[in-house]
Amino acid sequence: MRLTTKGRYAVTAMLDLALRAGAGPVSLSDISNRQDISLSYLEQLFAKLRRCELVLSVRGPGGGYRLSRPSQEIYVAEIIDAVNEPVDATGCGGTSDCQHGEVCLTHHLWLDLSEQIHGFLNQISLAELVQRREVQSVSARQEARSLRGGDLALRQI
Amino acid sequence: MRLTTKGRYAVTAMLDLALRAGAGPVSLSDISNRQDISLSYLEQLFAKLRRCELVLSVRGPGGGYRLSRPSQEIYVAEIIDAVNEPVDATGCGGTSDCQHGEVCLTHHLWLDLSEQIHGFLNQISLAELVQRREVQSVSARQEARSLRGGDLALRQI
DNA sequence: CTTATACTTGACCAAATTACTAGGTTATTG
DNA sequence: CAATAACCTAGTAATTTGGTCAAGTATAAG
Repeated sequence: MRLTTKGRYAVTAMLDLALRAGAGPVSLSDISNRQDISLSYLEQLFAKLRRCELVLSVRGPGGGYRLSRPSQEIYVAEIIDAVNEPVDATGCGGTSDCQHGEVCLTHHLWLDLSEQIHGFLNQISLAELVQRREVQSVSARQEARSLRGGDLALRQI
Repeated sequence: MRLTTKGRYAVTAMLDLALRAGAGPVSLSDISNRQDISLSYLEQLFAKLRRCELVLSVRGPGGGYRLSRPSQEIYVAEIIDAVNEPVDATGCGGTSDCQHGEVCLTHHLWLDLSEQIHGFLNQISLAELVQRREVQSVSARQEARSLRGGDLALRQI
């Protein structure tokens, strides 16, 4: 389990998609503009997301991408796994020989932890994230608007 | 919150330390041998761990490092934060201007998630990890030993 | 006091990864 | 057919990772 900027970009893009689910396919250039991620980088990421069947593509004008499943059924861990190639965290990947026995101990302790993180992220769906935050941001916006009104409120989202 | 090999090395080294807590300071060269991490890389990591007061150093012959606190009070998130410089995940770090309001939305959704991961890792102490896994490995070793006995059992840890 | 040990610091570097660019091809809509 | 946007393939700049080297400083054994 790795957690890098690459995964962050992927999750961010998928969240952008989830926010617009049901309103037709979303083009990568739209996501690029909204999320400040280069178009070609998005293309790379979405090639992997498509290979892992997390998104469906629609070609031609008006085309783009949409989630392959309802956002309730897409979990953060899947997205991160899709864009990051798996790493052998142990160093002695089962086959190789660890003489002392002790050599592998902390490696496996780490592996344990890694599995826990994965399990944790595998319980958080896109829908959950969007709902949780949208409620917050909307209510915050409404509150800010009621206090002073105007454009300043938008800045705080 | 980032989760890279760097953080993994740090956690692995700290676990090595936790496993030997109470038996005097542990030298970096010992950790280097056991965990297959280069000595100089460990030096870099432990410089940061010391600055964050996660470890104490003992100089001179027979010197080394020890945990600054009991392993029950050292949390995984602290270790990872210590070696990874903080990243500005938002891109528009509060001060900068995000015109549409929408630009920042998914960034903040990510930030939410990032905080959750952090909170999760901030509840797992070194002691907890060691105990949990040691119970497993010891029982596994005993079981394997009782089945066939010998060195093979060690391979499986 | 001398010396071996071990941490400290900083400069430096190779390899890997990340993020991006360029230049296409293919499918679809109008 | 023209425009659009997915799709594909290279190449490449920037950054991070993981590591080396060298010149220190502090400590403790003898």
